[in-house]
Amino acid sequence: MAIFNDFLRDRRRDELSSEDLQALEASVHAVQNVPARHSLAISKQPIGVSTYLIEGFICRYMDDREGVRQLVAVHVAGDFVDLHGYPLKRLDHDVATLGPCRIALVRHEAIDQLVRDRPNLTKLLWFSTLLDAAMHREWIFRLGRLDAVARVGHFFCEIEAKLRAVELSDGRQFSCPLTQADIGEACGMTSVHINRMLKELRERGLMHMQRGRVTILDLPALRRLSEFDPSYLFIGE
Amino acid sequence: MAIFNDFLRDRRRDELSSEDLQALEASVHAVQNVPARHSLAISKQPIGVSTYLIEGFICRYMDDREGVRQLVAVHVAGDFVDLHGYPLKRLDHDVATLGPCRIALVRHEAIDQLVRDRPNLTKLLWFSTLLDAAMHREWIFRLGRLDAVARVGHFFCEIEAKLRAVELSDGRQFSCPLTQADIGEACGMTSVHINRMLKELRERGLMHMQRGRVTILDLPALRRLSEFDPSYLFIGE
DNA sequence: CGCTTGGTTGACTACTATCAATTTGCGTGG
DNA sequence: CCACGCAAATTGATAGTAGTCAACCAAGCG
Repeated sequence: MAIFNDFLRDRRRDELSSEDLQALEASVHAVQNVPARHSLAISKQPIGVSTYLIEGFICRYMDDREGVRQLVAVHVAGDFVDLHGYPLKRLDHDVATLGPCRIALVRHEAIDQLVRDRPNLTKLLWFSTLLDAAMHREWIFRLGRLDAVARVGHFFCEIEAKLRAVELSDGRQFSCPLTQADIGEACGMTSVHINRMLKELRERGLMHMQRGRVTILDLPALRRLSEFDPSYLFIGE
Repeated sequence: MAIFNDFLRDRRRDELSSEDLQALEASVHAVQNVPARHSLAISKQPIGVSTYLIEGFICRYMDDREGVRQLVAVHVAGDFVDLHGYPLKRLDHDVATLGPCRIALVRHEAIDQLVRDRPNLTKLLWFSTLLDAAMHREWIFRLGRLDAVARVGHFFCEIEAKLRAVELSDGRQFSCPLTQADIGEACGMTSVHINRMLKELRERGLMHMQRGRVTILDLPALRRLSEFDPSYLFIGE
């Protein structure tokens, strides 16, 4: 099947035995395609399935009083998007696709069985939810300590590193269906200001973005500007 | 021993069997007192023990280039502060006490055994690390979408709710050793502006803070102002 | 080829940081 | 008990950054 081909790729994947992996594959109960801008889960509702992202981009977000979104995570291929919903039993945020996606659904009863029978796989599933937590922390840092240019730069450094781990970026180019409004929702800024910061990054020769395609011109400089250190992603360990 | 008396209190604690709890207690290898402003763990270093907070306040934080802190979490009694270090094997942030603390240390080999033998306890330990992730998300929301007054208010709403779950707040008063500089490091603001926002909250009759003691004057109004909804803390479920 | 969505720019406003000076509270030692 | 010293809190003046509002442009689609 190879649905989980990208799961934890470059992150402790070797700790997964082939039996563990097979058991994981066997626990999938459906694979489906979902169009862009489509809601996958609503906050506070009890859930009984978790979503693994095979291909595409998914975001998790919360709305403020006026309905303005704050993204709390952006997921790419290989991410177990809402596995945390398994121990939590309900979500504290909404989930939606950004671009068109291909997803696999896993029922929580199936995970129960994995937890009962496979301590090693369990620990890795746990690990993967904690990777998300580590990214959350980095987002807190980004919002709390970086100025506007660095925030945008940092955001793209993260996306780039995540995509590279699953070979969807070569360190120079990758596709990314986010609009400037989406980026604003991720970075706690208005789309107008995102536009200006992208202009600045372009003029500084660091990166540019057009029609869903991001080009990184100077990754080391971009990372320096953004105080980005990828170690929190646990890639290559 | 009753070290874990406050662990997950009011949060699925009932799902813990007494044998599970005993096994957890038995896994503690030391209990110690730590003074205020004391470092407990350094970012990136491999760790083999996790810290459970019996009493006091602990923070987790990251430094920016200039060494300015950004807090990513504040922990109170009953929190398993860095249990996520067990699956991760190293931390992506520093840990330090805020006030004087009493902590219990648990070796990761001991947790290995729990994971092997006790799927139900494992799931609850996993759950507790995901509570932290849910709080991280709320911090992202706070930093990304709230203005200065609401950020401070939201911060105290969270602390109050967490303390109440372990009966350290009665909904009106609690002690809290954070300085205005600490609060600034949590809310992504300067201590000067924190001072002004506290003044505003005081003048609006919502809350005030002096000498490590917080008084909430109008919790519903404070929560409204701060767009605070405690459901992400999973208290009383 | 007009419509709609997303991107771009300018002018102006509002919020928060910065810098600097005081004040307050409290522990220490005379 | 009081004087000193330090850390934390408070306040004012000013600067800088990001938001708001509004208009316009560009690209993709039916």
